[in-house]
Amino acid sequence: MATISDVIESFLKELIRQSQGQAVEIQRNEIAKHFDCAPSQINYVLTTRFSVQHGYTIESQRGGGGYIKIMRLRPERNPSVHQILMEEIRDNVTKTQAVRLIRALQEQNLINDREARLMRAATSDVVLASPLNNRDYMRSRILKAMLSALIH
Amino acid sequence: MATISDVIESFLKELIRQSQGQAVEIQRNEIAKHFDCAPSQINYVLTTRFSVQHGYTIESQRGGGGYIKIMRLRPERNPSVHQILMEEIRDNVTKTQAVRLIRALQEQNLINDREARLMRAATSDVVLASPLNNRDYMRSRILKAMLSALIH
DNA sequence: TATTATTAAAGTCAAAGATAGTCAACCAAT
DNA sequence: ATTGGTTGACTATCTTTGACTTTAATAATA
Repeated sequence: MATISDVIESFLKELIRQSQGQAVEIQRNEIAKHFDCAPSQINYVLTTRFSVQHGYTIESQRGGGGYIKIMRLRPERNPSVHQILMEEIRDNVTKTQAVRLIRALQEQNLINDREARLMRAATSDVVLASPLNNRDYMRSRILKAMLSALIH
Repeated sequence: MATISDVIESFLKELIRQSQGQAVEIQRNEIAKHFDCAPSQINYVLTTRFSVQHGYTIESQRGGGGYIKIMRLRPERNPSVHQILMEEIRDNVTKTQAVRLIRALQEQNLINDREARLMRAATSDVVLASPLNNRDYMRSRILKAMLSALIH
């Protein structure tokens, strides 16, 4: 039996298909109203059926003019990167593993030097060793680290 | 979803572009009337989208004959913009602020499209909203996000 | 002329409005 | 008993509005 989540999933995929494929932007409350369900149900559908593992990424914004944008990954844009993304990166990657992976990406010419710097910066221990669990604080440190990487 | 603030932002940027580039002078009340919004809305747009870290400076005068002058900074003539950017990034940067900053960097040709994607990915809410305070876990999510950014 | 009042701007800040996110409790079907 | 789905209370974030303040130019007055 199709649950409401299944129905919403199909609906969203149909939307993406109709929009020639790669992305669609929705209002969470509208969709929820349309299917007469709780708004948070949309989040459930997104996390269980539109994750990176499923081949999608999500982008959203709160507040007035808020939205949720669902984008399909395009493996054909870079099959090697896609394969690495899907098969090689587990849920726990140590700093050493990250450094090796980034170097490998570079050696296969999948990323250039600047991009490698950005990645090392964003995943460095310095950045991630946060005493507070504060998103904005971490984000600013990540941004600073990435800009530093491009300047020095 | 384009908010009225977004529309005003585009309008002002278009004005600057048309004026061959570097500066434009407006009347706050006129713009507000034109877009049928509160005058203070203009200030909101200016502070959220035309600050120094976005590559602009503002100059204004109150009273009779008052005005607001928006000037574009020129990074190529002023290398210390890098310095300004580093100093302007506070310890708390929201996602929206990060997105706008990254776009400004791009508009000033300090980073290219791929680099902007990497930065947005590494600083996205999805990545940083970690319930666990686990470095390796976060790092893998950041890496995945960055790779996704290169293929979507 | 010097001073004061009036008018015409722009600035500030906090409250209200509009979205989306999180999380834990509850429910249903294996 | 476990897994997956549903709901709603609470939270976070961004935008819009308006009352009040500040400043500058001009007009009126001493």
